[in-house]
Amino acid sequence: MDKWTAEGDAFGKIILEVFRLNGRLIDAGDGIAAPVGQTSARWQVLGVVSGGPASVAQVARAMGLARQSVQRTADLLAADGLVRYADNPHHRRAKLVMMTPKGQQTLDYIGRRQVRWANRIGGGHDLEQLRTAAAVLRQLRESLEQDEQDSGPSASSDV
Amino acid sequence: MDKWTAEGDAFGKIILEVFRLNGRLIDAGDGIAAPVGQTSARWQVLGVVSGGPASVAQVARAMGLARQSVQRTADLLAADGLVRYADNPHHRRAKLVMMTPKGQQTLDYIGRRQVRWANRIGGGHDLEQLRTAAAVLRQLRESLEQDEQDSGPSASSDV
DNA sequence: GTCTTTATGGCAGTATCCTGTCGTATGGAC
DNA sequence: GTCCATACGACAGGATACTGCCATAAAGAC
Repeated sequence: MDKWTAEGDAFGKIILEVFRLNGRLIDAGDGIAAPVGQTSARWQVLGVVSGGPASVAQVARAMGLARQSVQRTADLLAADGLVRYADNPHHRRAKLVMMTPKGQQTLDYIGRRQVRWANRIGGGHDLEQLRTAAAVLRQLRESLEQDEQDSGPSASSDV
Repeated sequence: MDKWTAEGDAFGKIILEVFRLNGRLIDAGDGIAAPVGQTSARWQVLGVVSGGPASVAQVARAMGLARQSVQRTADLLAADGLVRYADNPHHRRAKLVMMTPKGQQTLDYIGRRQVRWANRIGGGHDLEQLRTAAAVLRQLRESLEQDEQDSGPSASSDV
């Protein structure tokens, strides 16, 4: 029959909103990071690295992106002196991306603006519903990652 | 103080998941549309146009994207014969993007795969929670769009 | 009618992310 | 030790999105 189930339909509505919301969040992040010459993409890399030195590949996995995307951003951040590459005692080629004092100051500035912004936006919504939404999104992502593995190399879900 | 409120913190968690989920949804959409040579971006344009002829600018607004992004995709779809540009009786320059039979067939095929996929993924989750999440995402997007307008041309939310 | 504002598309350039391919480093099997 | 699978970075190229700027069409003010 190929008809929509209630759950499938609700999921479809979430998909549309995720696409739209993703765009607006990037816009907002760009605005928050702009006064110190940063963007959403650079900010996100800084945020991961602020949790401790990590290789480019590790940062990429944490963000759910491809290595090359993060590599390019990290190189730009290094060129601006916000991060630096340090030798990795466990891997000769995979250098560690580390925050510099300048990078930490930049992230601190952005973080202060982010708190005020997130509190302002989040404040207009119901706490329990926000938490439910966060949990649902995480579960959906896990379902997608699992589904991708299942129908991976030898997919058989054709029409 | 600049401390996180509970709502702001929950919103922050949603942001991270929206970024990750957005990537996984594009991946999944590419997989669904790939057998007929399409991508998530082209599929989304086809979906809007299937609701009736529309100008490029109208499609862009419906998708929450910039005009140029949609223009490029629409040109590619037209080159492949999935849509065509028709004269707009109400506007000489703004031609209408219309589905072709080929485009409709392609969208139908993708739609059948989408239904099965969305039902499969959505089926593993609670209906009420899915609906709550969809509603929260929509409300958050509206808050962001409103906030953007408020602090628009003459923003004054600096540090 | 004329003027101004707004909307639209065209063109050019940029940012972000992806894939594919390669050479090299690491770590475990043997 | 040697071999092989895996992981990582480098390089090249492409897809998707954005912005800025311009010319023209449409719509409303007058």
